[in-house]
Amino acid sequence: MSAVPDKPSLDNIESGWIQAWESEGIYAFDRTATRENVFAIDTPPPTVSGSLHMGHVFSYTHTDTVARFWRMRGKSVFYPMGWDDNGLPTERRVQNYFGVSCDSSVPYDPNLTPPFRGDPPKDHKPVPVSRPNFIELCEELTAEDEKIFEDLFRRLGLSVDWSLLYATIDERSRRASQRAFLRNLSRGEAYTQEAPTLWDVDFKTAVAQAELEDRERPGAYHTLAFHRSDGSGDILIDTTRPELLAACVALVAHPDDDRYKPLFGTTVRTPLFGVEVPVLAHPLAQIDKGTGIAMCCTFGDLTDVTWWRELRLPMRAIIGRDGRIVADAPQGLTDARGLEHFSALAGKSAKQAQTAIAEMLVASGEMIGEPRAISHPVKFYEKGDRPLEIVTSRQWYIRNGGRDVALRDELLARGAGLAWHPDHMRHRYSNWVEGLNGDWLISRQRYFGVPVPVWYRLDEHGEIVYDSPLVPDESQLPIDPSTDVPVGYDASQRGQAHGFVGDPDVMDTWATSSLTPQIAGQWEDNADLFSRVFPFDVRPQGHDIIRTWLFSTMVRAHFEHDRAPWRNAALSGWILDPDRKKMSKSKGNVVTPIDLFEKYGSDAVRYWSAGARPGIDTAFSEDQMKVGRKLATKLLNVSKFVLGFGDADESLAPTHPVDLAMLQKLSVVVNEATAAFEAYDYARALERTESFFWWFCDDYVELVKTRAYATHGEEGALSARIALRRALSTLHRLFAPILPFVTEEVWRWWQEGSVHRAPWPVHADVWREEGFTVHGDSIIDSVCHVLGEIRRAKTEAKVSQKAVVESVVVTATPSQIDGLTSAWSDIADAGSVSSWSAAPDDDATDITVSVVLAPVAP
RNA sequence: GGGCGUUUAGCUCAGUUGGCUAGAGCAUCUCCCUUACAAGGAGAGGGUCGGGGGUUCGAGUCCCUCAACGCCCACCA
Repeated sequence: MSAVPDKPSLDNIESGWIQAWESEGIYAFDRTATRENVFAIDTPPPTVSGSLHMGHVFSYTHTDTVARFWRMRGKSVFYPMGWDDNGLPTERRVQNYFGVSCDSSVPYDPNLTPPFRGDPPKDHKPVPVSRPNFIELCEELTAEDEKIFEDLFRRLGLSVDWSLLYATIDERSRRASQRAFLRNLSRGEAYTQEAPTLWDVDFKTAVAQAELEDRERPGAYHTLAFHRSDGSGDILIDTTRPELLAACVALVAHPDDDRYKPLFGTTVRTPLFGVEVPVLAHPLAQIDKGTGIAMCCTFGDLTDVTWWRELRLPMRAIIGRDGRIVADAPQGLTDARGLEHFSALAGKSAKQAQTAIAEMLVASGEMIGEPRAISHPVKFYEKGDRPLEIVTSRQWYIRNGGRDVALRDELLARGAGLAWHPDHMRHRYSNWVEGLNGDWLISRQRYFGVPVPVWYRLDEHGEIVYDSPLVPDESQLPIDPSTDVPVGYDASQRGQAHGFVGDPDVMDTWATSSLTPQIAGQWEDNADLFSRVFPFDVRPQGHDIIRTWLFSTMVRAHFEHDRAPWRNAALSGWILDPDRKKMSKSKGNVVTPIDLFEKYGSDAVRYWSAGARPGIDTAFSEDQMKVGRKLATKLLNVSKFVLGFGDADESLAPTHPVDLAMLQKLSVVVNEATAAFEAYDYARALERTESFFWWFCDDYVELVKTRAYATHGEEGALSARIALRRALSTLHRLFAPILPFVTEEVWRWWQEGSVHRAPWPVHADVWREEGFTVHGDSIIDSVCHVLGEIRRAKTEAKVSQKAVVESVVVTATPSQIDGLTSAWSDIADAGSVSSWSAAPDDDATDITVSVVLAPVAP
């Protein structure tokens, strides 16, 4: 406890309290707490490969307010932090930061010095480094980034228990990730399969359905002439991807399309290449699209994959994993002229090949008319820059209901059983699950990730035997199959006939982050801890990753624990650009969180965040931060003022009706704020509290301050002081989850310990039914109404509020008059009123006030 | 094409089982240096609650319908 300062200030109050909270262990999780006394949060691990932006500040504040509420309610709050440093974003950042690229063929250099540390020149060509060197650089850079994130989160005032920190690439995460995978494998929930897969040609990795996005791109319809094998003429098809012509394996039309019915079962020859392909029927073909008959290639899009599979077509892949036309002509292409055409395309990118083949088609007369420009949606990897191709590769999958109705229904039921905040977000989940069209592809052909923990036997020819992978024992985890050796083999057998080889892939970042409850709760590593936190109370996250993070976490917990991993899902909205309508002002000035913390204080930034209702997108607003700053300042000043009246025992009963009425009003606010927080509606809790607070400062304090100075005797003064201090204590605690710094500052002026460990206020402590009958619940409203009329009279007369009022006449019902009489002394003090009279009127509907101002001295 | 959300003052938004004359903050305007706070205080103006229809004694609130905007998903020859 410290004294009330003469000049309270918000300047730089953060650092002192950050240190005090750490040294006092205010936010430490109590590991002895039983599950029912724990509030466990499955914190989103931010990707640390970028900068911390206002979106982080916004959503993490929301969670923090709820965490603080439950802590004050007496729960042991399990509030961990994690860093999502695993995966592609980190790789990309390391490449750009150090000016290197990963090349598995380069030997490890223990003394490697990267060519740059930050901002290599644009024309710099990346220097190839070994995979171990690359991973070291990833670890080095993420460690730096994580320090910055931690400092910012502390500055924001997150009540995280930093001893619970994890990173998605650390040993604990790798162990959990591999353990969960191996259990999925042993139960048949994970499997490997060679199949056509969406492929990013720049990152050279497979991507999953959940990581796709459509982008509108210009394209062009090319009309090509296919030649009927019986020589009876041509069939015209429209395609946006003529460069795939050599990969054509069939023409497909709708079975009911009368135009093409006679052709089903016949064959045609492709333009330029002269390959004979069948004309087939399939319901996915759209009669009204293009010419109604499509060229099916291996593979132009996912419809091609369906046709290829269901119509049992041959494979004629021509796009390589680098996105270029392969060197060798596909099977079936034997025509000499066709081979010539093909070799002219080999090695070109898809885009280059399109230009080249269009010229060839024009030259051969097999393109009808000019290409017609269109704009159409094209599938991209969400982090990628070029359209996805489809290539055939061997990948690992985890079942997710995309190919299994029973499992899908189970997962839908899991989602339906969650409490969603806001509730309508549940539709995003069910919408996604119902629309799944395949299992979850988890393997990635990358470097900085958790390795797929299996090896494969090699047969007598040194060929990989995929159907019975060699797996490690769980006690060995985590492993790296590229350096570790399976039981029963020695290192010399790696890559040898009858030996083994490690799976070269890593798992998708979601395959690890889908296990954040298990990682943070330390699952098999610390079963006691896990039993105290799992299933978690809440998963806070953005609504944009319901289909990825939320759903995948549900899948893993469903398989592993046969239950949902949490009870609640709290979805936060997005920050919108405030200038999105004013383009001219949006240039320059990128606002960073740290600047705002310094300009307005952390509490003010939190105030802006907490003003947004759960799940609602919100415009960035410095104006709101100014309001938050004002609120914090007011809290300092009013606290100083109230405490300046001197001590009073808050457990005593106030006696004055105005004081009792105020406390009764506050007790309602306590109930409302409590209910709001219980429903994850921090914004409503803040709004109720704030609204009361300003009324408390502007009206109640003004009414009673003269009396509190003991100008009318000790009894009235004592009642006011008790009420003021009881209200102040309550307000400090109601604001504590939203404004942790200023409330701690003022709390410690007069209380022991941290406000953040103080008990959350309850109705019964504020309003104790102290044996006094209030003159109806409107007494305080009547009093404020009269005070307001007096103030208005002064404003309209353009005189100071301290101007003396000669007389006031109030017309009201007798019962209202009774109430006003009991409080008149306070009104007179606050309004500088000399005398008043009452005009009782049984029929009065309103309180009318006539004010006569004292003549102003000239 | 399917799903979800939003639409209330110039701006950002409250308005929780239908109920006094629809609220707050910001912005605007007026006044006040009153000793907790001028980085403050006291007031004022400003709204056909997106349009239309319906239920009801009574609708911002419930139902139907239309529209605009936004998001998610699907389609992608």
